[in-house]
Amino acid sequence: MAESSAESSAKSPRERYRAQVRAEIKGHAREQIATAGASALSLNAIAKRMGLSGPALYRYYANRDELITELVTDAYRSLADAFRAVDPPRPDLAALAHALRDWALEDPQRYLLIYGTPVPGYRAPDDVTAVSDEILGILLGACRAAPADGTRTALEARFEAHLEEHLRPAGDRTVAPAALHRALTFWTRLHGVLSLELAGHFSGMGFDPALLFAAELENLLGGAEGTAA
Amino acid sequence: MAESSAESSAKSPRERYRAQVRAEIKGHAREQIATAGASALSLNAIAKRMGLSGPALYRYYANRDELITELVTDAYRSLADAFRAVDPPRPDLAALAHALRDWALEDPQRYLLIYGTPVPGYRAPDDVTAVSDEILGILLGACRAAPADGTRTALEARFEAHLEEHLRPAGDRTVAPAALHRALTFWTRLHGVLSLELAGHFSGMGFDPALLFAAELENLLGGAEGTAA
DNA sequence: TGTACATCAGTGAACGCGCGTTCACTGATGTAC
DNA sequence: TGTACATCAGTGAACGCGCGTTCACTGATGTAC
Repeated sequence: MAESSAESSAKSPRERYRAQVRAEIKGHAREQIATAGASALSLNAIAKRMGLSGPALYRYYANRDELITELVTDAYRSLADAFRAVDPPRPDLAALAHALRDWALEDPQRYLLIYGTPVPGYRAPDDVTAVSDEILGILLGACRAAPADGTRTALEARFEAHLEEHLRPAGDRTVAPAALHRALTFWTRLHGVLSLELAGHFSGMGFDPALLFAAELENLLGGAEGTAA
Repeated sequence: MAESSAESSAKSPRERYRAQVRAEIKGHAREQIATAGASALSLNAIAKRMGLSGPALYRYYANRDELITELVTDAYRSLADAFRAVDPPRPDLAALAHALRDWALEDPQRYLLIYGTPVPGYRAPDDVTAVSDEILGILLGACRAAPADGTRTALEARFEAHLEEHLRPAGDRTVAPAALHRALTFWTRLHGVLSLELAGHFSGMGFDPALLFAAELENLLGGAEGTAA
């Protein structure tokens, strides 16, 4: 068949060019998503903006879904990078929370692409689970030293018992149910504020969402650290 | 011009029929939204399913946006009804929370239509603010007797001070900042769990979202009622 | 350094599709005398 | 009760549009001898 020069790690000029154009396509795709949402992503529209013909993009992406997939995995990777850049090597939850908020506000549609309403007709590939596991891992790392036993309600304790029973066996390391519970709470509470803010549900109410976010964060931290121990 | 027989409150057979068909259209629209999301709503597809030609629907809805608008306001009204049906005349937050969850799970896309990522290219009309204000009103009613002063963190107190300053002047009644804060927290925390659950972000993690929801709810209630007073 | 060949980016035409929406028209239903 | 007329639901054809995607082709770029 063809000669196997593709496995070389050095980039030929053509490979360099390909990567460049792929990046440019993604850039326009991000721009388009930021304007009209993910479901409005159109290969033809991107091509037109780049001064190319529609079919030209098929040199770089097999189809629309492959482009969206790359945007999704890029978004996950970008959030993982943002988390990894926090306060190494020992991030605390507050720093992660602000990194999350900054990252979300930097490009709301990118946040919604991952955590918002699923794009109709699109199914995320398995690649993302690795990156999303890494994000959860960083979060769990920051939840290590957080027992918070004193103020736990009955149902919270019950949920942690439930977690202990039903922990997915796929995880390499063992996860303390209390830590996972804390990570989940961190996630759901901050997402609650962020997603409603990004969707514009607070506009017209006249308050600053940043303050609500900060208050929720402090409650989250204080509720587990400040009371007991 | 035309004779003004339209202002009569009694329904003629034709008016009855019109209302019936409009309802049927909405029914198919809901079905379609439940399957493929709001951005996939198509008048032609609805007409086809009803055994009608595409243009026939224009007898009942001026255009696509008017249909979506009615679905949105219907959804708000439906949630308001669900809230109003709770434990009259004195609902508590726990009952409202479970009503919210039941209502959301009954038709996830209806929930996401209101509280999810905004439909691209669609702007909600002003009609909804009245209903959404009513929902907030019921919530505030259940937050009346909830000072929760003992466990308030510094930033939470600061946020309530901020609320006091920036309360929108549109409200008829005066709202206690602590109550509004509590209503907002109720909203964001439960939405955080619900929206991630509905988007499928918990699937594969192996736990039961209902238990996380219940735990969050109890924490929310216990944090304000159980400690002080 | 120069020629022969392979690779590959990009084009233009074309496919079938479904969309929202308009328009002139038919035929049934209701209303007025 | 019967006839004349107005109302209005629904049709079929047509509009222009943009979409994803395929295909055969051109022309430039890189590679091998």
